[in-house]
Amino acid sequence: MEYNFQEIEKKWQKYWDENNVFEVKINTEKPKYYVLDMFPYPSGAGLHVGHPLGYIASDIYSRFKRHKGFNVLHPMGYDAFGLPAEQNAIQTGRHPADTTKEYIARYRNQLKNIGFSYDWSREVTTSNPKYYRWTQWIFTQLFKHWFNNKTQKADSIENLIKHFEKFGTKNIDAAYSIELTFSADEWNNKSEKEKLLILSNYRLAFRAKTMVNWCPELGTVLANDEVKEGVSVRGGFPVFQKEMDQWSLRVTAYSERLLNGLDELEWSDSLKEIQRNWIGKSSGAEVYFKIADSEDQILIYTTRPDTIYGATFMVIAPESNLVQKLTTKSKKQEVEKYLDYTSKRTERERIADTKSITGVFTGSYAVNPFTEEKIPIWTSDYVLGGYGTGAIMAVPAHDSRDYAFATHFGLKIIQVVEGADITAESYDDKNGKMINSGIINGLEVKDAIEKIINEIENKKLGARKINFRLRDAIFSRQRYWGEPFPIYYKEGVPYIIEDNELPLLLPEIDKFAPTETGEPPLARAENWKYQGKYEYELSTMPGFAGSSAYYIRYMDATNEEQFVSPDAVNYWRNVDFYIGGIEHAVGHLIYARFWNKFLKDIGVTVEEEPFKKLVNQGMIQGRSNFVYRIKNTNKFVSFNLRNDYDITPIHVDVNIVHNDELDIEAFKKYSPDFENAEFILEDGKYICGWEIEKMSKSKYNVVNPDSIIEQYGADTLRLYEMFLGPIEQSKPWNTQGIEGIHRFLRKFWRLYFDNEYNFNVSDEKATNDELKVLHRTVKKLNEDIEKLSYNTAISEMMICVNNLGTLKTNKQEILEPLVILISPFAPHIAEELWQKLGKSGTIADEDYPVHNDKYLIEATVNYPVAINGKTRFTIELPADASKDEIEKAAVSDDRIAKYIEGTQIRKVIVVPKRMVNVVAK
RNA sequence: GCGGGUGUGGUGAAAUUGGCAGACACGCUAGACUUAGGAUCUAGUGCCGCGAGGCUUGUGGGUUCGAGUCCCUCCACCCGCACCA
Repeated sequence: MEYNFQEIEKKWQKYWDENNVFEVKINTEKPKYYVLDMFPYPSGAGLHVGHPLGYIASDIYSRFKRHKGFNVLHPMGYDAFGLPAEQNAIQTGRHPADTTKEYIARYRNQLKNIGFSYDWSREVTTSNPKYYRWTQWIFTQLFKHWFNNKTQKADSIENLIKHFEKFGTKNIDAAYSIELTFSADEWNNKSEKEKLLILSNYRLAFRAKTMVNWCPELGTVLANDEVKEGVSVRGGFPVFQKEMDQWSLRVTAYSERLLNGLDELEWSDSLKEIQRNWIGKSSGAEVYFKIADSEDQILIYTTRPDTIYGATFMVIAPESNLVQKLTTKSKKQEVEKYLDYTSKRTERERIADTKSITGVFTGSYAVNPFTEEKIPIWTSDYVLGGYGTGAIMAVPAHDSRDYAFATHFGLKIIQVVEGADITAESYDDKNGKMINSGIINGLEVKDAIEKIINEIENKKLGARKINFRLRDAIFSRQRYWGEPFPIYYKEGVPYIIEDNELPLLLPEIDKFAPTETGEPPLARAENWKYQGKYEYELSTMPGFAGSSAYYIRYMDATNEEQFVSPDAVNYWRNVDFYIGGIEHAVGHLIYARFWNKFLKDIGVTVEEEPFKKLVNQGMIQGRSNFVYRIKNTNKFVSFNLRNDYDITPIHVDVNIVHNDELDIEAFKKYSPDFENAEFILEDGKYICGWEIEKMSKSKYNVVNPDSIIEQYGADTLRLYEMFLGPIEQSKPWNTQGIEGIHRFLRKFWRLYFDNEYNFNVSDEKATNDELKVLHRTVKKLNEDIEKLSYNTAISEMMICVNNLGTLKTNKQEILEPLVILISPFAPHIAEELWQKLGKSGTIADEDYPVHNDKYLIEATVNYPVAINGKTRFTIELPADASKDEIEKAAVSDDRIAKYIEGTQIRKVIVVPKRMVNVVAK
C-alpha cells in the first residue's frame, strides 16, 4: 500500500471525531496542562497558510504533553463580534449573525482538515447569547465593585456605601475618576440619584464624561490600543479627541498589579517591555503653584522636582478647564483662536506635526514656590490633558520640549544642573550637581529629588506621586455587532439589570447604521425597553469584551448556571501555554490580565495571572511572483532578460507559478487581457521575479491550506510550517520547500513496507547501531519539543529516517517507538502505522519514548586537531582516552610536522571528547 | 528621540551555549532508471583559486590557545512607544 494521505487523513479525523478522542474531563489523578490558541476572528476569506502556524505549534505541544501523561485542555472557539462583520453588513445588507455563522462553519472545517486535537465539545462563540450572557455578567460585577487601593483589591459597592454612611470619604483610599470629599452626614442627606452619581465615580465599570478617541468614519469611539499613529487600527480612519459621556473600565486601578505581575511570567522580554511601556509607571511629585494675585492654584506633575528652581514658565493643556479661568480679558481672543485650532486638529496631524511649536500666553502668572518669581502661564498642545494633571512646570534648561518652546517664544532659561552647555540644547540627563537651586545646591540629582520632595511635603506644597500612562479603557462603541450592555436608564441614571434577566439579547434592527439623529444603531430597535418603559443603553461593548475571559469559560464551557464552576477553575486554574500574535500585546493581553485579576478578587478565578507562558508566533509572509510586461505592448519578458526592456512588473497569481516558472497556458486563461499575450523566454521557460510581501488577496500571493492539504496532505502541511524555522520568527511562505517534507513522509512510510509496498515489519532483535540511531533521536526530540524547537526536531527525524533507510531497518523494536515520536507532528500517518503495527485504538495516549544513555555511548571520538586555532586533520581515539594520551597522539601524528615547521610547540590544549589545539610559535 | 529585537551560502535555516561554521531541507549541476518527469535513486554544491592553498557568520576593534557565540564601536533592517512632563 502506498502512502495515500488523503484516505488516511479523512479516516483518522473521522475516528477522532466519532470517538471523542480529544474530549477531556476533570481528572484529579492526572496533572493538568492547559494549552491555548488565541481564537480567530472568522472572516470571509477563510484561513490562509499563515493562520495555522501557531495552531500547529500548540497542537504539537498538546499532543506531546498528552503522551507525557498530562490531562491536556486544548480548546478552540471564535471571536465573532466586531467591526469587520458589521462593515460587511453595511455594505451587503446581510445580517452579521448569518455571515458569521457561515464563516465559522468554514473555519471549523478548515481547522478539522489540519487534524488538530481540539476538544470540540468546548467550542465557544462570543456572539452566541449563551456565551455573551457571561460577558454581560462580568460587566455587572465590574459595575458592582470598586477598587480599594489599601488592600489593592476589588471590593463590593455595598461595603463602600456602608463606609460612606458611617465615615463619608474619610480613610477611604479608592481608585476614582475625580477626588471627592464629603462627610457621613453629607452622604446620608443626598438623594438616591446623587448617591448613584457619586458611586459611579468609584465603580470599576462606570459611565463618565471623558476625553475619548472619536472616529467619525466608523461612527464610534475607540480605545487607546485601537488607535495607532492617530488613525483607527481597523480601517485607518482619522481620530479626534472629544469629550463624551461613555462607559469605561477602571483598568488603571490595577496598574500596579498589572506591572508587578509581569515579572513572574514566562513571556518574551520584548512583550513584557511593551506592556511595561504601555502601563508607563513614573515617579515624581505633584506640586501646587499659586496663581499671582489670586486664591487659585495650579497642580502640576513632574518627575524632575529637583529642577523646580529652573521652572521659568508653566504650560497647561488646551483642553484643561483652567484655560478659561486663567485667560485674561486682553488675551481672550487670541486664546479662543488657539483652542479652536487645536480642537480641529486630528490626532494624526498633531502627531505628525511635532516640530512646529504652537501655543499662546494666557495673560496670567503663577508664582514659583521656591524662587518666589512670577512666571507666565501658557497653553500649548504639547501638554496633554489626559496625562498627569494636564499642567506642567516648564524647565527649559533640562527638558528638550520646554527648551524648544522657550527659545521659540523667547522665554527665560535658567540652568540648575551642572554638566553641559545649554546654549544650544537642553541638558536632560539625570547626572550632575545642582546649581542656582537654593536649598538643594551642590547635591547630585538623585539626592536633590529626595530632598526637594521632602521639602515640598513639609511645606504642604504637594506630595510624592506615582503616575501611570495607562488610561481607563473606553468600553462603549456606537455600533450594532457587539454585546448589549445590561444597563437601563431611569431619570438619566444607569441601572444594572438582574442576573436572572441575562442575557440581554441583541435586538433586531432594520438597518446597520446610526439613526438620522446620530444615535447608535440600537436606537432603531422597536419596543426595545426594560420592563417596557426604561431606555436601554444604546452602545454595545467593544471587541475585546468577549475575548477578555474566554480562556476561563473553556474550563466549563457548557455550564448554564455559572460562568465557571469552582471545581473546574480549581482544577484547570490558568493557561499554562498560550500562543498567538504579537498584535495583541497591549489590547487583549492587558484586558484579559485585568479581568482575571478582578475575577480573582471576587473569588471566581484562582490565579493572579491568566497566561503563565506565552509565545508569539511570527507571521507567514507572502512570496509574490511578478511577470514583466514591456510597456505599451502585450508582450512579457522573462525575469533575467527584463533589463533590456522598458517594463512594468505585474503581480501574477502564485498558484499558476511553479518554482518561479510561469505556467503560460494557465496565465493565458487567467484573464482575457492575457489571452493573446506573447512571451520572450529564457531557455524555453518564462521565469518570474519574486518579492516578499504581506500575504494578501491584492498581491495574489495567498496560499490556502486546503489546496496544500489536497496536494500533499495535512501531515505535510503541519511538518512544513514547523520546519520553516523558529516559531517566533516571521518567514515567507515558499511552496517550493514543501516537496522535501513530503518526500520525508513518504520515506518514513516506506520504512514499514517492502519494495512491493507490502507491510513488512519484523520482530527480530535490533542491532546496537539501530538502537543508537533511535535513541539519539528520542533524546533530541524530547529536548527540542520542550524548547518548542520544532524545526530542529523535524530535521533530527529526517536524519533518523535517512540513517534507518541506510541500515535497511524494518524491526518493530525500532519502528514502533518511531511512530509515537512522530505522532505529535504528523498524527494521521502515525495513527495509520500504529494500527498497521497491530495496535488498537488511538496512538494519542501512548507514552512518549524516553531515551536510554547506554545506547548512546560511543567507542571512539574523532578529535579535530587544530594548529594555532586552525583545524588541520582529525584523529580517532578511544572515548576513554586520557588527556595525556590524546595530547601524545596529536603531537606524534605524522601530519603535524608540516604545519609546525620552523616553530616550536608551546602549549597543547586538550578538551576531552571535543578537540585538540596545538599552539606553536 | 527612547525602548526591544535581528543581521550566517542562491533560499529557509542549524551550531551541544566559547571548541571541526553552514546540520537538515529547498534550489542548482551531473549521472542512472524511464515513452515522459513537476516521480525515484546516486554524486556534487559557502566564496576565490587549475592547484597547493587562502578567505568566510553586517562593519571595525578587543578578550582568549580558540569567538557566529563574550566585551566595545559603527552600519542596516524590523517591531513597540512617541510632545507621557
